[in-house]
Amino acid sequence: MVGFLGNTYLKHIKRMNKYKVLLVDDHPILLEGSKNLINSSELYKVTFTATNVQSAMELIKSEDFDILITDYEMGDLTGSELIQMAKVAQPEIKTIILSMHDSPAIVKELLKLGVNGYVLKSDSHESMLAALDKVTNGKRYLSDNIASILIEGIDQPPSSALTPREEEIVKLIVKEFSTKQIAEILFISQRTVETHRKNILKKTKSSNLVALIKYAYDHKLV
Amino acid sequence: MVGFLGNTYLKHIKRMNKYKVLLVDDHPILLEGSKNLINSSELYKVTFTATNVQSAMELIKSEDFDILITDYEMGDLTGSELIQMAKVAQPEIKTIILSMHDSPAIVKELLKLGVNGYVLKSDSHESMLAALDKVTNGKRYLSDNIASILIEGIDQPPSSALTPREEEIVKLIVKEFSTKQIAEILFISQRTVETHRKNILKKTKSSNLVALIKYAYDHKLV
DNA sequence: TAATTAATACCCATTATTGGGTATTCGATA
DNA sequence: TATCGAATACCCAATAATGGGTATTAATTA
Repeated sequence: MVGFLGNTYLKHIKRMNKYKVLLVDDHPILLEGSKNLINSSELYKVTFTATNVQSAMELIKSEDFDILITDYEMGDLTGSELIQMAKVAQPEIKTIILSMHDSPAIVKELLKLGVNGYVLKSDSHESMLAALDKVTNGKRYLSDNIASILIEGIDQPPSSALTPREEEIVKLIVKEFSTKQIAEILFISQRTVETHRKNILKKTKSSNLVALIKYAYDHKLV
Repeated sequence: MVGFLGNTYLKHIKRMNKYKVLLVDDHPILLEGSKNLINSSELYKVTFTATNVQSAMELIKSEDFDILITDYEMGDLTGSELIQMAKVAQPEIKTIILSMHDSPAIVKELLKLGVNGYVLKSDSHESMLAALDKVTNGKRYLSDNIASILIEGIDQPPSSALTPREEEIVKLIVKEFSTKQIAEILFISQRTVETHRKNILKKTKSSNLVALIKYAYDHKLV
């Protein structure tokens, strides 16, 4: 075992021989399953779990972790917010996204944020363990599937991303609010909302509302 | 231990003390996790797993199982097809759906099909074990969340189903065709399409296009 | 500091959607 | 045969959405 994982061995002993993992997923059954999976390894131990972002944040404030593994889609708050918060609270923490089926946009967002590993739930469980080994070793891990998602995304012009305000409006559209209602909700003029809609349709290459809704579904803005 | 699970004890011994479970999910990581979860119980053992419907069907043809646990959404074929096939090949098999977030329509479809248990991935893992105990005991198990999904579905009058023509039009709407285009495609007047749209909105209780698209997604008309 | 971007708001006009009706024809069912 | 559901088609009118612009302000970035 001498020298495994490079220079992390000594650190390891100090940490009672197991890296402490915080596991976050809003599906308890899956959470329990992944926990067993990780705990059956030699090097990693899930010391805490959470089924929502809020309680995960509480844990990060009060407990020490080496690794944070989190789902992306979790109700109001996403894994994105959680990771940002975690990096502030514990700068040394390594982060791994364990997600379902993500769009190029989301993958890019998270990589830009500096996640250390990215694994899909449709990957093999060896991927998960490989990711853990890589990130504790200071490297980055992307599963093959994620790599291909990124390749998918390169052909589209970079200017296709919606601004925060535009995303906000898309979300309200999907919630079945009309232009007039959205204007009231956001305390802005109806004309402004119309302008936003026009820009959104152009950016997302949608020819009408229906196409936009489908875009929203595909890009997890629902 | 005498008499546990009613009269299934003797049967149990014959089966080498563990119920044989086939576990099907197209997400390997989740599959591995659930497998560990079930195998850590006293009574159940996952003897085979599959990550797609086709190979699950192969297994059902060649191996004996007491229980089939399957996801619903799995690429081309759904858990629905798998369950129908399993009931034919092994009439005594008990079936449990382990699914993500299902609409009343899907839940109803599966219950009509005669699934023995229904658990959501967002349920606790105790739900899964409770479901296993119930179904091996000849009873039916629905998690609380499923029960409430069903209750959601009952308030709508039974006459809410769309006619074939209406469904056809919904599908064209979702394909981003306008009223005018739909009229051309179906060789009918634009007024007729408008009438259909009105009736569709009324029947589906949709206040606008967006709501209708969401209805279509939920009811698999996409 | 200059240039760019995001958010705001308006002008023009056209097309699409929605909501309230009524009515006819055809085929199936009671 | 009488009734009903489904598909067809129209009336009228109001509201919503789309497509083409331009423009101002604040903030950020080069």
